[in-house]
Amino acid sequence: MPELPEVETVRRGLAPVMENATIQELVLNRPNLRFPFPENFANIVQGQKILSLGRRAKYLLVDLEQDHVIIMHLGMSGSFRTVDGSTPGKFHHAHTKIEAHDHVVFHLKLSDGGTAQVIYNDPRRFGFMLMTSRNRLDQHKMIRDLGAEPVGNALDADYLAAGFAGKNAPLKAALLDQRIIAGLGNIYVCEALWRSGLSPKRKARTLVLKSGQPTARAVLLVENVRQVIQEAIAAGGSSLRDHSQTDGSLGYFQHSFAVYDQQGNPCPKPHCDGTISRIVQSGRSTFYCPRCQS
DNA sequence: ATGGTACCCTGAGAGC
DNA sequence: TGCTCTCAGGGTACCA
Repeated sequence: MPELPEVETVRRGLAPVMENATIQELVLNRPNLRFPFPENFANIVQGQKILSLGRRAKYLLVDLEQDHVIIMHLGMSGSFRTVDGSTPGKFHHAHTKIEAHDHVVFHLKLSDGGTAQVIYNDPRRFGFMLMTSRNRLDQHKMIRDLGAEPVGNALDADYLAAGFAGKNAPLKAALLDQRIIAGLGNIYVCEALWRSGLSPKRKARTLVLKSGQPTARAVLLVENVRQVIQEAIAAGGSSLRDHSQTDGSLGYFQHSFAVYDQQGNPCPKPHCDGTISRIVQSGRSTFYCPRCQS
């Protein structure tokens, strides 16, 4: 389900359950997702306390007390749900109902004495779980090349100009490149470009002056990337195809889509009489208004 | 190095 | 009903 706002929403849903809980048992219902699970995965994490649940780009980071970090990615169809176990003082046997594509179950002992299960479900299995040590996290293959967080101090127009300089790739592809800005995906790239009035087909280098300075368009694009991500996080992300958050509730940013999945609809920009169209770039759908995006 | 394509996998929905 | 086709919020391997 996940671009950055959806992953951040998952993190916020899971954190109150997972943080300070102890992993009593880790159940793996198959040997791999996209990649094989780490060697001795269950043995290593069982008995460890979770210090915090973090996020970098679209990755969830489970910080364990013995310096291990579990690196989790949801791919296209990964989701988590939590199931309450016994509450303190009660002897209630939690009957966890395992459903199709439930690949990983964290059995947790909570800080308040209760129990809970956190279940990872992923029909397409493009997601993965890897592990490293805390002091090597920044050097990890999946983390080391990630660019700036869209909502963070490192991202500004100068940074974007440096990343886009000389790039012949279209803006759509450049914004999806996780080495420049990390965490954007197909939805929010389309939305940010529409908000900026920029064509997804425009070459990335056209937002950079010969001097290397950002153009006014670059300044605008950075601002819109920041805003659309902030708004989406505030809305609890986008819920497509009935995907729900960890507590079963739905994010609602999908109701704010101006262009994503809106082909054939009128452009919502005031005084624009264009029609949203769908094209394919890098093998993926791009939605934009050919009238007001150039 | 850079940019484009094929591919990993399952399920939902459209059209016949 | 059931078949076939396309498409899906991601990233990587491989090609020119």
